[in-house]
Amino acid sequence: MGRKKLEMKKIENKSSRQVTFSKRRSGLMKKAGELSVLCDVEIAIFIFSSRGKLYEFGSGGDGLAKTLQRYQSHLEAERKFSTDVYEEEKYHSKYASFQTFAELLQIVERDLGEPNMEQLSLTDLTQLEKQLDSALRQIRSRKTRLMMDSVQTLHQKESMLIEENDLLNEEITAMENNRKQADEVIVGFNAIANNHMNSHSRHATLHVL
Amino acid sequence: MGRKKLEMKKIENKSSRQVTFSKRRSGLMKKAGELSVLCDVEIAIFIFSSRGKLYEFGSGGDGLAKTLQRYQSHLEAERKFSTDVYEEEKYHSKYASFQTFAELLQIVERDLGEPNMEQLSLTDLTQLEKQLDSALRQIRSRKTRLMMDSVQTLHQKESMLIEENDLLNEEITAMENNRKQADEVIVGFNAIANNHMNSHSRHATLHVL
DNA sequence: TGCTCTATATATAAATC
DNA sequence: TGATTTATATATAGAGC
Repeated sequence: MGRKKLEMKKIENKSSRQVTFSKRRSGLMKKAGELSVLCDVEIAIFIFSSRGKLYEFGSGGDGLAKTLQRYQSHLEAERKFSTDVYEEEKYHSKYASFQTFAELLQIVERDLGEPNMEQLSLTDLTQLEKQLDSALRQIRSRKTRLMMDSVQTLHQKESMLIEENDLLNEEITAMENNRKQADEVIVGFNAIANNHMNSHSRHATLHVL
Repeated sequence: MGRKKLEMKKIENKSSRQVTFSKRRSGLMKKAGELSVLCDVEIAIFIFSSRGKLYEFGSGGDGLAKTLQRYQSHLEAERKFSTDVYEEEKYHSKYASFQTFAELLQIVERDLGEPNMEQLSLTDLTQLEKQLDSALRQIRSRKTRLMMDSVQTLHQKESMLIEENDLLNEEITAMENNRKQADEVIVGFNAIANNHMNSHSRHATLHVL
């Protein structure tokens, strides 16, 4: 959908392939977001570029965000979580905001695209390295928390379902008991009735049982 | 894009939400397929419906397929205790290969604690860097896989519970219907019996109802 | 990359079967 | 659910900055 109809094969021109990747990737994410909102479903998307870079998308709505907060407050108390998660949490507060990270990605991608990294000084590179590391920590931390959160949400769902299930089972048991009592009453009733009815109505009784 | 512009919020009408889900889901998958072909990237999509059903999409080389296979065999082999992340973490630490990593951490911590890193040669440092990077990759990969496993397992559980729930509900409905029929029969029976019984047995009948 | 613009190609909402 | 149809809404290719 554009000026020209594209053949469904790898775009050879590196530049326009990159442009298309960028456009369509965001388009796909947008679509995913819409689908998750409109239909109330959870969606996860992982895109690995040929260079191995990972782009991901995750949804769950603000339900996840709220659960995330609850989870975070519990996190302190429940330190039984794996060490690396805990470690990542410590780093999380230390490092810069995501704006910095966005800028970093921009810079790095441009620099990696054109091999002019030689122009950077050792100090520049060290700085870049630190920033990248920080960015990675942030991403990992956020990803981990999102996934942990998803797990937590699912556990809660599970609990609720099991509870509901138990209630239903109890209800059934209760109904069965009632039914038994009713049946017994009917049997008893029938016995009494048999003693007092003529053959005509006994015929109806047999039909009932 | 359609006869009407949709508001970006959950579609309330269950039926049309389902239709939209179906259409947009396939649309999303198609887009993903196109993106993966045009730009030569690997894409994985997981969609969890509110009822817990999983729709997935995978593309690209056999990278994802392999990951999935690994996941499958992993599930088969370790179904026993792979119920959730926390328990799997225990298992996690049992892996012998991570001892290397533990040692590495120790070394690094010691070296970072006391700034005597100068004593290490550039070659040493490069080697150390490589090992750390490799260890990190292993951990991250395994962690991600474990969490994905956990999520998947939980979603499966959820599906099963919902199914069971539905069955129980049906059962209850059926029992209620039976009960109604039985009551009707009793009422009818009572009417008949009333016409043929003496006052003594009618007393018993009233007790029943 | 990131935007903008414009012409077109696609996706899809609603209705119907 | 799935297929079709039709009217519209969106996405995006290509070009330029």
